[in-house]
Formats: sequence, C-alpha cells, structure tokens
Amino acid sequence: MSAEFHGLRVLRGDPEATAAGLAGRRVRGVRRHGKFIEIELDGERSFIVHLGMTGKLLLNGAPGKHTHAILTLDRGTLLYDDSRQFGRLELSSGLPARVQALGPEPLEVTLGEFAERLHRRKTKMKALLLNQKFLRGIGNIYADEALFRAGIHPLATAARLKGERIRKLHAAIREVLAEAIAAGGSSISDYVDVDGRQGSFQVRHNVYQKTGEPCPRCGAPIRRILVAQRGTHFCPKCQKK
DNA sequence: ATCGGTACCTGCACGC
DNA sequence: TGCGTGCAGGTACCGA
Repeated sequence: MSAEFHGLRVLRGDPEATAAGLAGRRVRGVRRHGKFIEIELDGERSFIVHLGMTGKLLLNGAPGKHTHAILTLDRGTLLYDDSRQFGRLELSSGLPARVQALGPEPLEVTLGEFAERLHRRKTKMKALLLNQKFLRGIGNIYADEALFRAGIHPLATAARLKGERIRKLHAAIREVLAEAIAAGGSSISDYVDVDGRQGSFQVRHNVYQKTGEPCPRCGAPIRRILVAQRGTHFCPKCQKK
C-alpha cells in the first residue's frame, strides 16, 4: 500500500514517517479490539484506527473536505473521513498499551466474571458501562439501551447490584449488541459502514434520544440527565437504583 | 488504582 | 438573515 495524510490532528505520529512505514506493506488481516480497528500488516506492524464520534473508513469512496488519510491498496483505496476529528490513526509495532488494557468483550464475558468485575466498582452504572477498561466496545447508545432493558437506573452504584439484576444486565448487554450488530448498527447522523451503508438499529431504540417520549413499557416520559458528562436517557419508572 | 471534570473539533437545529 | 446556545456513536489527560 501507499498512504498520504492531510492535517495533523487525527494522526498520532509524524505523517512522513508513517507514510514511509506503510509504503509497500501488505494487509494480512483486520481485527477489532472494542472500538479500535487493527489493520494487520506484514513486518509485525499494525495500523490502528479509532473512529471517534464521526470517523468513517470508506472503501473506494470520494474524498471530501474531511478526508484525513488516503490509503492506496492493490484493489482500491481506503479513505479516512472524520468531520469532528475525534478519531485517531496510528502505525504501531504490535498493539498499543491502551488497546491491550481494554476490558473483556461484552459478547464473551461470562456472567461470573461480569459479576466479579462489577462488585469491585463504586461508580455509577452508566459511567461504568462507558469505561472501556470495564468492558470493551460499549458506547453511549448501547449503555442507555442495555440499562433500560435490564431495568437499572443509570445512577445505580455498580458494587451494590446483585444476583438477579446482574444477570439481567449481563443478558441485556448481549441482546442489545447482538441485535444492533444484526441490524448493521445505529445511524443517527454520521455512521456508515466501509461500503457507505447506514445501519437500521436506530429505529428500535427505546430510550436513546427519546427525551419526553413515552416509555415503550410503561408510558412515563423518558428523561435525560448528564452522567459522566454524557447525555443519558432512561425511564424514571422502569429503571430502579 | 480509580474517580470526576475538562479539552479537543465541526456541524446542525433551535430560538430570538 | 444572522447570531448565540446546546447538542452530538469518544477518549486522553489531569488533579484529587
């Protein structure tokens, strides 16, 4: 491949050195680590991509105002486009420490390990679900949707949950993620896959960005509060501390 | 080690 | 038509 970069914000490291390090490499595979994408290259190198809020990797897409990287491959081009520039690109040897430090995959973690990790945390449930060292890959939408399905208040203290409620949350996380993946994700305003296609799970959101609308279970108006500086949506009647 | 708060960006919808 | 405000799929970094 060959690579060119525009702007300095999204790229970690020197643009020239990164382009030189990528030149002539072959892509061996692509793996996901929570929200980090690892493009495995030959020579024990990896190109690490995090999409942030508005990042997109697009295969054979049209470059635009917010295109920060163009990777030219044998079979087409891969663009990195990101209007808010919260995403990051990095050429590294192996996995960076912050990627290795991620918590377990939510679709793989056992109920026992989940419960044990939960008991060690004093923070609010919503903040904990957003913490990538607790579980990798859960973001603001799926944190709110999972807590709603489990009937747990976003301000509930993690360590105080027990038994049945932990089991419900473990199941709710798995269900909401599995359904969202099957639906191609949630496209609110920006998200598209590598072929530019939108997901459809947003039409099945129960609480996320539904402030004031009736709860689908009990009809009470959905409330919005801030937890860990993030908009948090929940049903004040169905979700208990 | 863990926590909460702040900084980093652009774009859009809204009210005046 | 502008202009100010608030909001948005996230993480890194800082001090307590």
